[in-house]
Amino acid sequence: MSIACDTCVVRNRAICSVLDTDELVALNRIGRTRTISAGQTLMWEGEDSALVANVLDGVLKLSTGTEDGREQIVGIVYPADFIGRPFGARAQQTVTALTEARVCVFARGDFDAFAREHPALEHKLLQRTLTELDRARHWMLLLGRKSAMEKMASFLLEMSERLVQNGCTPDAGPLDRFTLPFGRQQIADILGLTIETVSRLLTKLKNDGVIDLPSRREVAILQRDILHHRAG
Amino acid sequence: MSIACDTCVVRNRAICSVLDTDELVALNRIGRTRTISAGQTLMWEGEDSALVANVLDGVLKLSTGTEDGREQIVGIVYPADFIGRPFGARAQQTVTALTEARVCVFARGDFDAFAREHPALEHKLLQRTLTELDRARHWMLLLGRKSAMEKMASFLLEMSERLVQNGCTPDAGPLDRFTLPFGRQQIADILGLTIETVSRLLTKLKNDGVIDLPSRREVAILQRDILHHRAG
DNA sequence: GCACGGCTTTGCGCTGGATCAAAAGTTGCG
DNA sequence: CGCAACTTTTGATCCAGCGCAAAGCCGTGC
Repeated sequence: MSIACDTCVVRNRAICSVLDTDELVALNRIGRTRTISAGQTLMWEGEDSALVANVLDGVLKLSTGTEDGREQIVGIVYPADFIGRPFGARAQQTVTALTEARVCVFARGDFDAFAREHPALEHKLLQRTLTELDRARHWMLLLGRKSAMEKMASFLLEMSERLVQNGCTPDAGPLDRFTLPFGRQQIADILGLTIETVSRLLTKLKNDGVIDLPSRREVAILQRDILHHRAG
Repeated sequence: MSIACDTCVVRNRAICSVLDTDELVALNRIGRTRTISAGQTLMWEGEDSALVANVLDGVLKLSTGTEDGREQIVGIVYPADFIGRPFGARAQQTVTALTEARVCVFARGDFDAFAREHPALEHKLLQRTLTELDRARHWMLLLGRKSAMEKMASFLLEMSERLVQNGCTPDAGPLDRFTLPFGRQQIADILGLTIETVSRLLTKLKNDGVIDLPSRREVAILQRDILHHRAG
């Protein structure tokens, strides 16, 4: 039998990797792929959580905000990552595509039921969630205790590690040159800074010869050791 | 058969609640209870994660820090909560008792093996972890985007909701008077502020008649609506 | 090519919270 | 009780990062 998952680019990295062919057929029956254009929102904070999804391609952000419009980005979602809140009625974050993205979506109820019958899937999801929790808590240190320059340096280093090609290049090290899927305002919303401060920090790093900025969204790390040092 | 769990105060709220008597007997065999005095550390950030535990009684903090000694508290752990990083080699946070505490500890390997054979337990753990992740991400908004006063007001409101009696009082509302398990420095480490700022904010709220401070660690909320308003 | 709209950078003054310093409470203990 | 150690409060000053405003840069469409 031939199903969409056979050719799925994240087949071996997404949570589906623990399922055998029969199970995959069953899961495939309740999901469908969907394309989201850059800037489009997949689910809203506070809305009831109707969907969960696997990311096939593209980058998305998870964000929360205050009444008066301040925003904080609380997570970045890459291919093979899982989106949404299974077993819970309410989405706690807004999910928005930063680039054009393809996702494999499921009605939450359907997914919940499927997961409960497949402990291996829940186990994989548990592992991922535990890792995400560690990552979120680590980011809290940055938000609460680091200076603006430390935040920026930490951010650039993290990006150079996480933007590595789709896992095709087998464990390639951190990139020395990459394209950010963010504008300046979004970097500010990740780091808890203002857009002006972000801009000033980047030009400072560039003037100091630590990085280069070939274009608006490209970054080249010239002196990784110094960047590391500035990350505190 | 009589086992320790029969009289466990968190029997119906901890992750163990999904286990039947036989399973509980088995789990009980691999765990033991341990008392931790206030200030003592149960596990260290970066150390390999040898233990996991359920909290029976007391309050503990999860924290991370920078090289140069700055600290950020990234989680507060109450009775019935789960501690530690199953299925992972490394503890990412330091766990320290804030009050005298009793925990039910397991060697991580033993617990991992037990959990893998009991999907219902993993399911419960998954639910808890998802909730903790939402909570952590919500806290990131506070750390990254709120002013000092908004942080303090949000903190007091959250405490009044989470310090409710051990679940014995059936869904009692938020408390209007409670004792914090923290000193001023710890409040600062939770909110990403300095101890001086924390002190000044509390005296301001007191002078404004929004709260009262009967003693060092006690807080009474006098005007919840105004406090809410100041939380932004 | 050039005009328009949306980002990004730069300059400048201001301020919220940090930092430094010292006084005032609290707690514990001989 | 009275002394020592610690925690909290208060005061005074400073500065990192914010907010506002203007100028510069790019991409896009005509």
